[in-house]
Amino acid sequence: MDRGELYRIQREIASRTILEDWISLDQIELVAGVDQAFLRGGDDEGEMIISAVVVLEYPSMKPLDSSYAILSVDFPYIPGLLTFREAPSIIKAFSSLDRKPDVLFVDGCGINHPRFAGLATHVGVTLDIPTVGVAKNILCGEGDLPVKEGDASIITYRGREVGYYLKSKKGCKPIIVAPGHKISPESSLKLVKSCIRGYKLPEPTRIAHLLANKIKRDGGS
DNA sequence: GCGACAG
DNA sequence: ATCTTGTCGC
Repeated sequence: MDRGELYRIQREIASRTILEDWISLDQIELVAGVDQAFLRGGDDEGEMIISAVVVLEYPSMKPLDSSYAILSVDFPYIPGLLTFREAPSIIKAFSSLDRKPDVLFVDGCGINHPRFAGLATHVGVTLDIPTVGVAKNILCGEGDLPVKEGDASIITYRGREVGYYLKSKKGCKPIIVAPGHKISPESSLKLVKSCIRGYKLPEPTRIAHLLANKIKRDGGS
């Protein structure tokens, strides 16, 4: 598959994206987060990708379930094409969950993407579930940087409002929040803000990150 | 052409 | 993302 074919797939995903709330915030009971870690490949084996998913009770943020998947990496990291590298393991890990969440937080872009189809959007459309993208760095788009903790500012790209910068914690660089699928930009921001518990990253993402690294330390298993 | 560039 | 100890700042 050449670059053009992959772009075509992303535009197809973007055309199927729904930016409306599939569930009102006050009806949410379970939220989940997924994050990746990598295992260095041996001399003859390629690297492996670990996707760890954690389901939390909302809004208590109490962990209720988790799962993970490990696959061999078959695609390089290319800005804008991250989905072809990480989506497979995320989908596999999510599918093996016992309890399905109302919304899934994915590390990376949502519609704040060159072709409006970041990892969170791609995963959301593929699994047909609400997703939110939470990134630590911006890929594209522009917006003012919020200065006060709790403040957020809109990020625009090609004339469209694609997400927000959120000053989630004082002393920390703002994180980027964007809708992935089946959720509005406003609700994405409100939901992420309501999942912050004293750290830079919202609990679903933070806990998933910890789990992914734990699995990695234990050599994957 | 040059620089930027999720994880 | 990953390789890595100490260290500066709130």
